[in-house]
Amino acid sequence: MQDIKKRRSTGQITLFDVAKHAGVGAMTVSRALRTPERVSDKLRQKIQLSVQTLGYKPNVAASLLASASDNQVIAVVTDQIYDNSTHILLNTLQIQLAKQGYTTLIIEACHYYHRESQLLETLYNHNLKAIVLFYINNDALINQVIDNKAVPIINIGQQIDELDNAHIGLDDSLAMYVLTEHVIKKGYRHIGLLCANQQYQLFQQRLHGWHKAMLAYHLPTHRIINAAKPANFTTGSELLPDMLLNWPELDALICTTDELACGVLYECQRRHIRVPYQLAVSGFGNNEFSQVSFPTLTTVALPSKQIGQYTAAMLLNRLNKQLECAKPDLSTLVPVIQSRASL
Amino acid sequence: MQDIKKRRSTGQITLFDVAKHAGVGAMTVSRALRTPERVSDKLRQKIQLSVQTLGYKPNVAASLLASASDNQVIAVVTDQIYDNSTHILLNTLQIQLAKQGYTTLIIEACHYYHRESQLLETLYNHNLKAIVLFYINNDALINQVIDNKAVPIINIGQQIDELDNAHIGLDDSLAMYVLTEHVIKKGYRHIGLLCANQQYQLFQQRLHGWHKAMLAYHLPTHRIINAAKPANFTTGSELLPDMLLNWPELDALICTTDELACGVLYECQRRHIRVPYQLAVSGFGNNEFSQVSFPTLTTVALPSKQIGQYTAAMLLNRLNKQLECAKPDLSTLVPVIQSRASL
DNA sequence: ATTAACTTTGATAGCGCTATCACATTTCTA
DNA sequence: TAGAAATGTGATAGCGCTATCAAAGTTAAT
Repeated sequence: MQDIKKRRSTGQITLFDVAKHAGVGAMTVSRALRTPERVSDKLRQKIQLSVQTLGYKPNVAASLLASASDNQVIAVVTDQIYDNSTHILLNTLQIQLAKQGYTTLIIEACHYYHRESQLLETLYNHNLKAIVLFYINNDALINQVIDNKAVPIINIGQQIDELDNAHIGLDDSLAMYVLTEHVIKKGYRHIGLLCANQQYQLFQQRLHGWHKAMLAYHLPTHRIINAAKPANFTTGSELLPDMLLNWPELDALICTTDELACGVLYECQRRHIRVPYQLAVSGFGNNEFSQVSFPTLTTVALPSKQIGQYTAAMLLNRLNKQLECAKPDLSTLVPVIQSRASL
Repeated sequence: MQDIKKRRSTGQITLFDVAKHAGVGAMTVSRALRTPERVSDKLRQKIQLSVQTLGYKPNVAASLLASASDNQVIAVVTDQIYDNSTHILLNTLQIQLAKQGYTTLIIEACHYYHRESQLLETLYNHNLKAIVLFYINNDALINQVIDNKAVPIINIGQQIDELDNAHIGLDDSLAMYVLTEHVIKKGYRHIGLLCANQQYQLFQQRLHGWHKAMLAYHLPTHRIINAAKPANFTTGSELLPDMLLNWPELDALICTTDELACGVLYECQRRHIRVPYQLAVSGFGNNEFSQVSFPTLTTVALPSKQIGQYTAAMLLNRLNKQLECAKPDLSTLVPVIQSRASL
């Protein structure tokens, strides 16, 4: 057994302590913890017991330094967790990556006004293995990420020229187009759009989808309120009067989120507007409450789960070239309309 | 200058490379980066130039290992970022901590269903300096955090016995007691309780607060449904019929979350039950939608904004061991009832 | 000029762990 | 049965950085 040299003694319980306690070499302890199958059952059990007894906690800094191996951390940076489908997407992504041993840090950049660079610096310093940009439109942040050539990037949402080969475009525009077409085919002609959080590209896309569909069917595209307010229930309630005032002929109202739509539904009740007879309403996102609201809410959603899986596959593919990743069938990534009572 | 020994060469640009390039010792480079004031202007500038030229990035693992110093990372783990005020609150906390050189990772545990332990393991492995539990009611997660004695904890939200000395906020039981008392004083006598997610201690406490108040006023405490379902809109809608069937005399219904309560409101509309005349309803949490629902929802909430403001001070206090920190004025930390149309 | 005090710099020796290889042990092949 | 192959184990030597202290340089005071 190797001699245990004099040590600065930080008070920490080290591998050597465990090795001494178990009467084995330090290397064997290291193996017992990292690659148990390469250690005999007898020693492994003895070592496990010593680890338990001494309460040994590995020092990851030392491990990283010695093995020069990367950390198994992937960061997802997003502007904000907007809605239900986003939540599902990220959750799916996280679960898929976890299956391969990665830990995903989902970080909302909006909590870090003007400090995103510090945040990224910290993440980079911890050797994160990849970074996923999710609907990020903060140029400073994007540039910083691009400048760091060492870390693979996946960009979801808006197109960024430098990241063209690592781009996943979630077609919210298409989903909204399909929904609007659905509304039109139901016979509605005076269709308005209620959009909040207009600064976010995600919502700009939804707006654009509505616009495109209305143009395609030669319907007027001016019945639109595009507010900088948060896309929540309150805003939906607050903005409905403006819509009705400006366009009394409105027979259908499409909202860019389910929250807005449910806020509208509440306001309709207060004003004794019968939905869908006097005004049809639809949302976007298929949130949990949309199936029990009164009336229940017609909504559309992208197949977030599949997109999450697709993203995970793409990411794992880039990280681990030899790993066989089943590529999801892109043709299944189509928006799904939930047709309910409100429309 | 020391001799540069043979190195395994991981391809990384090291301090030694910078030192050689700048014609100084490695230690001087280390100082120039970590404690610039201890290096002469001339050398510091020369070193800075070399760092730029070579694109040197420090290896945090090595730094941590050598200095045995902690990382300057604080994690805030929250169940969900509910609304704008919570968002501002966390952002403020983050900025306060950043002023002291800490980087705050705000992490929503809801993205990590059943994988919170892996998440925390990763965080611990990076020697995070402290952990803030923000309205966490996941017992497994809480226990894991408590088990790790090494990392200071601040617990915001529900009372956890083991974290008594690091707790900010109020007993949810008290808030529910106050709310129930409010309902009783309004004249209601047949008051039921609707609780979901019964496995969470948070909801047990709310249930207990109702129970205590009912006993105190000599009212029957059997009108209660305590389900293991999620505390969402759908569950509220689904459970209302059971309540009405079992206790037709019910004149008020307290729900342990606003989501449940709004689900109940939806079901009342479907059944043409007039709120609050036939049945009064109240929630818990003062969620965003409660102020615009139809009817608007009476609810109770803890003063999360103040709680958040105190957190930064308390946390810095614990980390810096400065005892003269301004102690939070506990008298302001009382539950606030939002009295609205539903009751 | 000389001593004392302070400032600046660098060689050394690890921090706790793992890659590597040598050696010991067991199992398999001919 | 000898020899080859596979398996298990441990001593050594760093990973890239910083604590430490000694040495050199600088300034202040006698």
